[in-house]
Amino acid sequence: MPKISDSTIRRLSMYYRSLSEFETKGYKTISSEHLAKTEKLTPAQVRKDLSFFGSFGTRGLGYKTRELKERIGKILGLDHIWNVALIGLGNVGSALVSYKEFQKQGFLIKLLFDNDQRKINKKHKGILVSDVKDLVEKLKNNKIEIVIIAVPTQAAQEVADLVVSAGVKTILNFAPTRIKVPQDVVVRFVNMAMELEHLSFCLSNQDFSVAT
Amino acid sequence: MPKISDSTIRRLSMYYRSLSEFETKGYKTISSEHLAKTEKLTPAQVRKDLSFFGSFGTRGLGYKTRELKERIGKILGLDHIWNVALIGLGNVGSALVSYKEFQKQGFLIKLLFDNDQRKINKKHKGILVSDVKDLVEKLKNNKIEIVIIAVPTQAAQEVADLVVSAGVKTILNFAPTRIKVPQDVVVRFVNMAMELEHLSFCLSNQDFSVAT
DNA sequence: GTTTATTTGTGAATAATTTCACAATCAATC
DNA sequence: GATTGATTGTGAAATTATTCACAAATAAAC
Repeated sequence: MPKISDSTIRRLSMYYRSLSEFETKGYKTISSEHLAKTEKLTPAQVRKDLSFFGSFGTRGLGYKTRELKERIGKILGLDHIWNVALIGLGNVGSALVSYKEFQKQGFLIKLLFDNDQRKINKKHKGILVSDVKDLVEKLKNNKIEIVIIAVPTQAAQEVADLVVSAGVKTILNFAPTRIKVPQDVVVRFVNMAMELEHLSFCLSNQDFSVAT
Repeated sequence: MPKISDSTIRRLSMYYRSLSEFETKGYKTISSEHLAKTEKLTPAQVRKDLSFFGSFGTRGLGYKTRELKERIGKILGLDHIWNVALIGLGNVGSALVSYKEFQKQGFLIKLLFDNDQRKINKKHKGILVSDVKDLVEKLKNNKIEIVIIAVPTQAAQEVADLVVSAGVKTILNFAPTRIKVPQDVVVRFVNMAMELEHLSFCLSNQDFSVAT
């Protein structure tokens, strides 16, 4: 059981996306070189990433597009539906509810939570909004596996504690602050300002050659 | 002129955020150890990251919170206003317009573009929406330095080409596809589905010990 | 002002990741 | 069915990133 790095997982997602494209374009097979080129990687990188999980290719031929896509899909857990809850219906939260890519990949937003009485008990894009007071109970009852936190900074830790106490093991955090969770809970942190800061760094430091 | 890695730039953003918090909490000075702990890093990592840009600390004491924050702010280019344009007023685009963190860090969204006649020439959160037909001209006239692309997949490359032709060197891409740009243009790619895929990978592969 | 406590800054050591290079294997051709 | 050409899978090598460890420097205590 080797350690799989974040970078490898990220690249698997990219391969999955590329393979979907190649599939719709009608490519029956694909080589590591071709796959690498579309993602600006080396063929060796592609093969090494895949090698952690098995050997899926045919020497002399490459990979069967459809098969590899499905294998990677399975590795990423995209072969079934995940029950997702979203907390916080501000700008970001609202956008995420209708984010097409989520549904497409099997992430089903089943529950919405907010603490604003004007939003509670009304439907938002077809989903009833619950009071964050009932969070723990409803997360448990609905067998929620992934929670998206999109609340303001000050509320983030409090909400995270509740989510953890409901037994949820994976959190996607959009609040611009680091949340503390037990060892066995995985948190992914998305901060869009950070991405802009990266760009402004590049604009401000063109004397440094930024590694890409 | 060393190469600064993506990870280092990302961590600088995190330090900046932590330092802002420490400043409001009234901490006058801060040690690399303290800073490291809040970000789950090692003190050596913090010091090494900073060392690429100079030596900002005082031995025996640590760093002056306010000063270090400002130094990192300067490194990240947060010491002045950046002119930003946003293309695509769908779910994601709309959310980004009102994303508080952007304004806070000095990213000023000056122009909005869409190709939907119902949105064009109307105001959206106080900003007039322009036709994407006038993109190149307006990007140039308004000295736009950073462009956020939040259009559907199919339109992304076309829009990116226009942005590049207007001389813009940095792009934040929310379209779930890789866009091709010349060597001297920096693109950051944000894909929220990818983050969920990371989580579903973790849920599906608990036998692999995922590196964190 | 001397001593003691800390904490930085950094070269060296270690660990992790990526790339290389090539034997092994298979498809396609003749 | 042998030969050729292509491409995988993978140890070894190279590169990159992180951590260690300690001298140098400073603040604080006495």
